[in-house]
Amino acid sequence: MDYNFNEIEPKWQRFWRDNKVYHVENSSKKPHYYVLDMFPYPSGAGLHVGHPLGYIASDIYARYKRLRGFNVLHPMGYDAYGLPAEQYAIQTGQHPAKTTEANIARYREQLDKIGFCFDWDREVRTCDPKYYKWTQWTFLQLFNHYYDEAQQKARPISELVKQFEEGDERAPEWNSMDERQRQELLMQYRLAYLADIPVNWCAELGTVLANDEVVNGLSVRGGYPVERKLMRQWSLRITSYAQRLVDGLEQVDWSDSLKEIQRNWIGRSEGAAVWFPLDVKSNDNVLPGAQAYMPQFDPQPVPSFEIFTTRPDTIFGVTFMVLCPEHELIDEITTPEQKAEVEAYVTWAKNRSERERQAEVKKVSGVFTGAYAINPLTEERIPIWVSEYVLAGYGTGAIMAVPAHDSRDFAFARHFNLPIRQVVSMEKDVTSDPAKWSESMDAKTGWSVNSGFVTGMKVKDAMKAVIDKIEEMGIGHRTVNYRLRDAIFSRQRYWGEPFPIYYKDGIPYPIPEECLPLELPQVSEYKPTATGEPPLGHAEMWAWDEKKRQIVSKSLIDNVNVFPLELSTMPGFAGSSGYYLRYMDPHNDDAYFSPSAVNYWQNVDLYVGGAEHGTGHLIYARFWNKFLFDIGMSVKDEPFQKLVNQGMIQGRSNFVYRSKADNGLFISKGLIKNMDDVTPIHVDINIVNNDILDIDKFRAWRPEYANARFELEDDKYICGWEIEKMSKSMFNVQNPDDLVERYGADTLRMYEMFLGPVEQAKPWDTNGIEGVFRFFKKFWRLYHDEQNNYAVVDEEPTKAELKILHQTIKKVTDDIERFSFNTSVSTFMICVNDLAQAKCRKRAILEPLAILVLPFAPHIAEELWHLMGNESSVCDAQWPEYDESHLVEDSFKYPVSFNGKMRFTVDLPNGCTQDEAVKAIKDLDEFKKWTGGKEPKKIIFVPKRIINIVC
RNA sequence: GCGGAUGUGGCGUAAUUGGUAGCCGCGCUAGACUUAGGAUCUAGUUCCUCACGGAGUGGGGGUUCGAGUCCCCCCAUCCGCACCA
Repeated sequence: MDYNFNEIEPKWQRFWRDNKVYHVENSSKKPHYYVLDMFPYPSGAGLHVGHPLGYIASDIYARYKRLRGFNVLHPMGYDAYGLPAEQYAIQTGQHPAKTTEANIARYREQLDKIGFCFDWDREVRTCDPKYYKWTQWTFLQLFNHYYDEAQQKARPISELVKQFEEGDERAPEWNSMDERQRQELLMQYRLAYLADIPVNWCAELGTVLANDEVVNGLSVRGGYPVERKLMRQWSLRITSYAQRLVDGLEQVDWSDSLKEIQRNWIGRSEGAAVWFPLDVKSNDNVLPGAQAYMPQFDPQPVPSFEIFTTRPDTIFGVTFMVLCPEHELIDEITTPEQKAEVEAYVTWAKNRSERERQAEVKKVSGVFTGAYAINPLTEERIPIWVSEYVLAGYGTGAIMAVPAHDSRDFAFARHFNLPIRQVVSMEKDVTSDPAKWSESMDAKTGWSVNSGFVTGMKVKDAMKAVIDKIEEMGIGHRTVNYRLRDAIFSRQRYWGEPFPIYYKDGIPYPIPEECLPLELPQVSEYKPTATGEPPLGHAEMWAWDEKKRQIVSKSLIDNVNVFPLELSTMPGFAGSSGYYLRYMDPHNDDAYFSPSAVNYWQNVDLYVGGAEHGTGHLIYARFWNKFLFDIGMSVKDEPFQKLVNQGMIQGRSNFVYRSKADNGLFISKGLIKNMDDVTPIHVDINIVNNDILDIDKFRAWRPEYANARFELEDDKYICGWEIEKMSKSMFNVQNPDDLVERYGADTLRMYEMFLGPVEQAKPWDTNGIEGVFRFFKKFWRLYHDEQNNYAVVDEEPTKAELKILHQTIKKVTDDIERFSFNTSVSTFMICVNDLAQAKCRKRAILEPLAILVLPFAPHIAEELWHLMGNESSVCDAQWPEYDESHLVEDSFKYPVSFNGKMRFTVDLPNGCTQDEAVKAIKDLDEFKKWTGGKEPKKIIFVPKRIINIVC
């Protein structure tokens, strides 16, 4: 073989490693550039071809930037804590650290084979105590800070304490509080805080499950019952940053769809909070002694409740109110006559799982409390209902229902025969009878009608007018609501970061910073304890000696000097939220990262990864970074300047078709008359080539197919195919190692890019890889003669050859800049085809070309670079400059179209005017043919573009 | 239901500003070289038509000298969110 990738690739991988070619310093005269891949979890299954897609794209960009003279940071590491390793530990007793170590080794081996330019000296692992020391440290900072709403930034909790001591109105009794009261109050401000949060508790598994781990009220694993239960959990007050998380999206260079996903997730909605007074007269048996409510609406003396609405302008159309089943007011206001019915409903609704409530969206349910509220603007009595369509966790858990202009209110009103009153019309002053409507009018446009002082106003103006009015009346205010929830930060798991927290009398206290890291203890079992404690409950050495400042045996707990430590661990996103900052200074034992490192690198310039992190990781990491920014650690408010989402790689499954009539017979795809006569069976894609089944391998694949018989077409068995998720069970998983072995890493890299735009989801299909491999063989032959001897010569290149080169430089440069790697691969193919045609072996052409190819195919580039006599790595070469003078032509081949349809082309000199062009083509036979000899109506001449004749 | 994205040959795709639709590759067809081909090279390959020519970028309409590209309506597929007031 002439192009011997098997020899070339390991050789240069060794060279790069031995010469530390990819080592990066934290200082340089060069401009800096930070390229980052999303943190991989090292799963036991290893890499499949979908994983490296993004790594290859970012590797190309990183190498390109380096060639353009940048000092490029391109690190890699492992998000090493996670459930699969723990699950495996529970099953086998093997320590998750061991499993993780083995998986990382396998990942590393696979990554190395593909020839990435990672600086492995900077590798981090979230499960390494030297790393998670800083995860714990950040947690303590969160614990010790609160969010100052006025300044819109985090500030030390000690400053808040000082304000309280000086008689802040938020805590007038501070100075007379005891320690417990003070800590409980502070807990309401800390950015990392403990709170009772409803979770999916599975008693059988002794653990809390995520929503997607619960189906129909049962755990996915094991099928055990799951209940909603309040549990004391650590949470991060990410909601304080909601506004900044929305605003920050304006500054970053991400796709619109990803920004939209984040905006939806944060779910900002503007509206008004309004206090509705209860009609206490009608409820005086429930609320004895209540005072008159009119005309003064001060919410304090008059019993009232708060609602949130995004449509304050429709307040004149309120015909009922709805409380969520969890609302605390229900017990107080329900009339004796309604009591039984309401209690039954509330019990029923509370016991319904999230699933059920979601599945039956269309069903309307609810119950009247018997109580009334007063519309503060119209002074009407409005019935108060309870329904599960109002959610406890959003707004205030209570709404004013405007059935004419909200589809859910509308459905509810129709179901319970409640009045519907139109207060907005599409056309000014044109109303219709809502009784005849089939649906509500939800649009936020139009004019207010039947609405007192706002009648005749546009919706937008009416909103403002109503809010102004209620503010003036002192019964409400303009406000903003977010869908975003605080992030639950406790996990009842073993394989995660321990919290540096111990408990004195049930009050959490931080371990001193100097004592970090608090290392994960050994446990006898990875399961929860018999009493339902998290796995750390099994740890013997798991108590804190406050005096000695060290971990001691649990048996020494006396709650005087020795206290119990927190038993939960942190979730996966703890370690992966700030890892990009740690890469800047990964071995620093005195700080998360040094100011000089972060001042040099600033933030990530390019972040590449899957869109599946759109709501999880990317929100948490932005929050984490903003907090670190507030406390003066990170220097940019946003962590990831530009972000490219790689598309998912789907699997392409192959099928054989077994006859239903004859169990041993397999019918080739094209011969099947009726699909009902056959059973499609997944077949391993590794024994199929271009959809043709390797019959011998198929017989050997499974014992039951040893004697399989086939109905062939053209002596071949043609398989069917389908695009599905890449998964083991569908036998469509493509492992990069197999391809590297067969075609080499350069071909794999180039082929993954050739598949299509990086951002687009696409099926994996090896049918085209041969073409890319052929390209490399052709490319190799440019530098070698027929006997495979190096044959580059030092002759002057021709004009034509220079044109080919500079066209390629221009196109490839542009393509890389806009992440259009698939088109650069085509460009290389065209270039090599053209140069082969021209039999060009000239150094002046081939040397720059090797540099151009380097980002895509580093091994062959390095080999050719050295063959051409260079000593240092091609990675340190300079990107060729595009020279336009080589592309200038004397003439342009004009397409000539008639009525927009292209008919022929004509070569005209540069600078040709319309008159000259017309003169030149008028006498051509082709011209006469298409005009039919008649005078054209109009001629459009666009220089260097087109000539269009209208006739 | 709401939001986002995508629809181009048998397949993956290209066409960067409204200006020659189908580049490049796979596959396929024919040929050359060869003991052989899963090697290499040459030619062809959107569809209909012997051809002249016609049609053609999910469908329908529009703007324009000219539309894959811009505007309106519809359809399909994928992704995200979803009783969010």
